Amino acid sequence: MRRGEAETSWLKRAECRNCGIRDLVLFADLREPDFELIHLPVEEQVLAAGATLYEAGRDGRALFTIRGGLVKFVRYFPDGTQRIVRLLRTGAVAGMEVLVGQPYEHTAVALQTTLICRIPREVVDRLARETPRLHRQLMGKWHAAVHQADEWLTALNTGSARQRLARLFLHLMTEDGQCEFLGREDVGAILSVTTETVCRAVADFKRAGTVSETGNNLFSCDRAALEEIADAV
Amino acid sequence: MRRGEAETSWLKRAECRNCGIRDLVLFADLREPDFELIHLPVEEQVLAAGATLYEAGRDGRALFTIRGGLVKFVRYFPDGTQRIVRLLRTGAVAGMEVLVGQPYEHTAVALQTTLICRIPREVVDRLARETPRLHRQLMGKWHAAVHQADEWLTALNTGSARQRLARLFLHLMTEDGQCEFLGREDVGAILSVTTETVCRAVADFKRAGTVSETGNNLFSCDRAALEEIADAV
DNA sequence: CGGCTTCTTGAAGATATTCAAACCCAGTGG
DNA sequence: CCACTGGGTTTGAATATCTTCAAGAAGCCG
Repeated sequence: MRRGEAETSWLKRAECRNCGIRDLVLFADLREPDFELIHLPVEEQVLAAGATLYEAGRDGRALFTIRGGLVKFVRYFPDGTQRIVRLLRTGAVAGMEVLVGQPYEHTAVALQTTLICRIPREVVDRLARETPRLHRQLMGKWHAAVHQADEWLTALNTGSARQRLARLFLHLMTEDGQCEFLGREDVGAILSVTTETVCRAVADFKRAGTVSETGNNLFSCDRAALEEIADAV
Repeated sequence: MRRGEAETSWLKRAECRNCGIRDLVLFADLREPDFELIHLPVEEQVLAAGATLYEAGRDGRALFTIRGGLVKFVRYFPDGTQRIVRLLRTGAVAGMEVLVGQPYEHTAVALQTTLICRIPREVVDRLARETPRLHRQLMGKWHAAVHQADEWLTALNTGSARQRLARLFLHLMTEDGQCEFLGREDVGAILSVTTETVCRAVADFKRAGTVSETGNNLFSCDRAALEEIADAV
């Protein structure tokens, strides 16, 4: 089921200077001369839903900026079950551990069609060494990772299954209450409950009108009701 | 019960050059000229068990290196319950979020008598700007924080209460199987279970001989037995 | 249309929580 | 010196919650 990088399609050498989401990415603060230091190609890549970006344990030569879509960080246990440790969205960076010489610590899998930029480790190393402007950004990304890990623990792994599920809906929801939801097994691996429990809880929410399914695993959510559940004592 | 910094005693200006655990700390890679850049005092401080190092939300002007002892990062919920998000031991750094201009994100409380060094934010900022040698270390510390958060989630918040407790014992154990354990409420806040459940599980372990209490909350642990429990399917 | 996976629901059992009460121990003050 | 007190700990019994196992429904792909 899981596959390597074979299926990924390298699109083109990215034009970082003119990046559409530059204010979100690692290179946000770079100035014109800094770009001269990028001596290896940064490449754009499209991942289909289900495609594996990289696998845990592999020696990484690159990090990745998520330009769109959704990626999960997974840890597999000896018995085959999985635990999802984080979700990455637009602007997040995957594989930062390569900057400290570590192999990838998770398996990174796209949950939706996902667009990424592949940045060779040497490029970041060199920029970090030669321009202080990358630091701020690097620190910011590290901090974001730690912060998200803490949020993950307190929001999605605390309280009853209902509460956790409500918080996950709130987490995935857009401004207008739309939510492209995940497979039940993934949700279970996020909330640390069984898929059956997820099913039942989702069904409850649907019955209560807290969420309603408008399409294939597409939900329209009642934020107030979800917050009510999430914050219940 | 929780108190401010009043009870902390500032000992002396630290001599970073001759730090006894320099290979563990942020300044590990600094060379002689780098120390000239430290223009504000780095101070040593002793925290009594139960003392608060800083509180969540406060605007931080310093980060802290743990030189010995044990510190918890805790988040309090509106209803007064707490969740422990991380434990810091010798070599770890607390309060790194101040480097990205954020207020402290947790309340940091000493669980044992703890020795720390207080490093003003400006010192780290300046060193980071002017010497690349601090970078490696900073990145290393950030990485350690992310890594520990992931471990925390997968080891201490996955599986049954027995398994989590076994893993916590393994986590706190020294080489020779000794373990200075924590209050039941803290353990509950770490494992995300009630104090009663912790009590029962500890009592089980004692009855089974998996651990035995050799003093006031001091345990001697059977590593093999604990691993057995931790790894059970 | 099969054949597959994923989702859903049910019923029984295991596990953890809740509420309550007893216990232990260290520190206090008579 | 000892009774008293207050905090954390321990135990029990009833209940709520989640898991497990099993089977049926729904969706998707060749």
